[in-house]
Amino acid sequence: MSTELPSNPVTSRLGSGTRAFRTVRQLAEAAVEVFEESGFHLAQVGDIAERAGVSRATFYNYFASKEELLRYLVLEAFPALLATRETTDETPWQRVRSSTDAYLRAYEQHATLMHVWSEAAARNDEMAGLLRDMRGPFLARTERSIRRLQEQGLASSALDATYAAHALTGMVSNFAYTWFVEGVAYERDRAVETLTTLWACSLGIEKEPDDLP
Amino acid sequence: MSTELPSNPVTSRLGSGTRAFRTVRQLAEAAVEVFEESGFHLAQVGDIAERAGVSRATFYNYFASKEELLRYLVLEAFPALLATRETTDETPWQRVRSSTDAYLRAYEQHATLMHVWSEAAARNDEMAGLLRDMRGPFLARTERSIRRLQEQGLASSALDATYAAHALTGMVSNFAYTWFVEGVAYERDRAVETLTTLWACSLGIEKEPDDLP
Amino acid sequence: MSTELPSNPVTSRLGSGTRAFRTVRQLAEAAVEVFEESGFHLAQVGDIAERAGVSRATFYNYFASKEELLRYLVLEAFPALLATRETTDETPWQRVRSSTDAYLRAYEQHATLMHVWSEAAARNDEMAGLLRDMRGPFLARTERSIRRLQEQGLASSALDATYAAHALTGMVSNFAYTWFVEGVAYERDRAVETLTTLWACSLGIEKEPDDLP
Amino acid sequence: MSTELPSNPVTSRLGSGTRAFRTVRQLAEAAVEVFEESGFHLAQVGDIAERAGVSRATFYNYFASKEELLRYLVLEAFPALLATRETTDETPWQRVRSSTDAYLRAYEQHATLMHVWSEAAARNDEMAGLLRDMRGPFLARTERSIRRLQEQGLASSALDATYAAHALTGMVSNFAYTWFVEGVAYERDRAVETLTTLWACSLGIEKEPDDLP
DNA sequence: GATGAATGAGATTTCATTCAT
DNA sequence: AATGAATGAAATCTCATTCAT
Repeated sequence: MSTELPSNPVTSRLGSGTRAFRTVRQLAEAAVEVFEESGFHLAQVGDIAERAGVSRATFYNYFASKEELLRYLVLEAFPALLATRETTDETPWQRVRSSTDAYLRAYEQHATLMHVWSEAAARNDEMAGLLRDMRGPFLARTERSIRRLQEQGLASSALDATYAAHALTGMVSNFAYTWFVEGVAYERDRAVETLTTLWACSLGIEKEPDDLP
Repeated sequence: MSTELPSNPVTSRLGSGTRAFRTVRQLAEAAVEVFEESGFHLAQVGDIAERAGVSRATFYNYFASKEELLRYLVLEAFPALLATRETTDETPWQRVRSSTDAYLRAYEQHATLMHVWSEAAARNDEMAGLLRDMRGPFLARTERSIRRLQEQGLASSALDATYAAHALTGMVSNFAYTWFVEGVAYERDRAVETLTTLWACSLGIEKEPDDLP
Repeated sequence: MSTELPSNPVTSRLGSGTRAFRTVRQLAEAAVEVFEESGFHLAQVGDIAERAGVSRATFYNYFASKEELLRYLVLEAFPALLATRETTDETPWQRVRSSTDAYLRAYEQHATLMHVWSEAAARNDEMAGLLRDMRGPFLARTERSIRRLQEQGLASSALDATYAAHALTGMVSNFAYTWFVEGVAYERDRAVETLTTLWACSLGIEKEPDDLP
Repeated sequence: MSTELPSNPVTSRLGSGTRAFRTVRQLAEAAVEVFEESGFHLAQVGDIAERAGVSRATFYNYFASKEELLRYLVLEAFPALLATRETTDETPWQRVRSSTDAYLRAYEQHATLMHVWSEAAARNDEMAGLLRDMRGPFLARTERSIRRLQEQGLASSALDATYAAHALTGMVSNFAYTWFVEGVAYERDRAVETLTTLWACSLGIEKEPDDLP
């Protein structure tokens, strides 16, 4: 999995006070709105440009295509999606809870983008690659964490760490999808507690007194 | 959740020996192939017709649109996807394993359709509704099963049964998606065992001697 | 102008009790209905066949095309449209009135056909020719009648008989069109009286006591 | 009858020197030619675009459909068709003659449009409405004029002014149709004199010395 | 830097017509 | 005599993209 992310092709060249910069921002924001309403394949360049208050031709001054615009949005959101604060003074249970919570919040923040991204990834190798690039660190971290727990005797050693990491991250991301994209109404606290409990118990992590609730 | 599914608009009118019936079958099979290669939005009626060995016009003799064809495929696959054999002489753990296995096999059988279906559902209310109709029984069954285990003291009563049912079915279906649609290579046995273990342990179900491996 | 009308290509070959004869009748009647609703150009062979209760393919067993069907209808109606009863014991004024009345009644009887016919004639030479063939006798008769009145000193000799015949027959047919095709509501008596008066007075025919009203 | 005509949707937005304006003009002119050759229903957008020297897509930049283009042409021609110069120092006979002449000239100028218009009106309510809107003023004016003559004792009071107005305007427009659309060859002077004489005499208007032809 | 205008290349859909049964 | 089935050949309309200003 590549850790070298291509730097953003557009904004990196642009001073933040320029007119061009503003135009790009408008297009990016318009795109998120249009993608939310129509999805990636059905979104039209014309709609995005119109919503941004510029002409279609202007769109092409900045992005070679709809795909390129999505690429821009994805690369822009990448750091925020990957960000994690590692706190060392947490119990295993707390660590599961805080990373679940962080993931759900990041997903919520970028729900539309996540949706469109996975839509595009289904038929576009580069987008699929970027998605892998993003999932990768999560999976790797989860897998490492499972192995550590197994070594410490805190998690059942019968589990295949790799498969379990895939399954559990999938559980959370799938839950986030139905919640933030499909719009099923969940309560945050209950959602976080349920996912945390399932995750932790499935690995055999025991709840300590401090973990309440 | 509705259990009355509309009967299929095409085949129900057609004797199975007629030429028309054969044409519909060819179109349906061709559609699955084309959908697999191009996805729903990018698939073209022309490609489907060509692959089926008929003219575009013939397509429209049977289906009013691409959407209608998908609807046909979905309704046709519905019974197979919903089918379950309830065996009563299983331990809880075995029951988790066999339903996981059955789900994965059904998903594999209809992987392309599941993919296209979810793609279309993202922007089509009827398809989304059908997807809910299909998920519904699974969710309800899972929820009931969790409650029963809780009542019997076999599963942790701290869990919210509804949320847990969503999370766990999502875990399995998401795993199936990456496996059969995204094409990540998993070994069947290991996948089934891992998912079963995670599911069972997360609920606090204990493995009995018979449940090996 | 040709007086030899081609004999009808279909019914002439058909015994009136046969199934084929009935099918042709159904198609002809259905066609009039469909033409009335959609006009000639927008009427579809499929609609006509469906309304007749037969398949599209059956249509082509009897008519080579939509045009041919219209030709059939026109030729069938021809005799009725041309029919006139010449009564010799009428005053000139009465003769104008009775031919006006007869024309209006014939037009009403065949309003849809007249409409479709003129629609088709605008872009089809054969139909245009048939329309001329039908108008011809009227024009000729009118022209002769004007000349006779002029010779007898009953009509102004300043008028060009040919032009006047065209104008006056056009007046009546145009009135019939707005009445029976466009659906403007007229009272029959008033319509006949007005048209008769205009026609007669324009030629200088004087009303005699018997002509009341 | 509405006198508020919707202002033209296209040209009103366009400066007369712009390229777009020129394109619209080319399309409008091409349309008249194509309509003349093929009629409205058979005319194809592709032919119009080709004749105008632009692509089909360009057509749709300006008109949403063939119907909309016709609407444009009709609204554009409206003022010219309604224009009348009222001269007060004419005898009744002269007034009939000059308005007949004016009508025929306007019809000739826009013969193709009149033809297509009536073709479309037969199956399109908006076009039919516009046609009524255009006929309305003529009919009203004619009717008023007949009543005035009746009050002055110059025209037979036995006539129904409304019916007579319909019949006489129909006579002239029908004559114009056969002349300019069907292509029957008439001499202008003789046509105008005949129509004028018929119209005037039918109402009982007497020719004065000045009226010689 | 922005955009008005134009368009190539299709996509969907329609329908008159034919063919084999 | 009738028709189920298939289709060729368009017709309409769309949209991403380019060009010239």
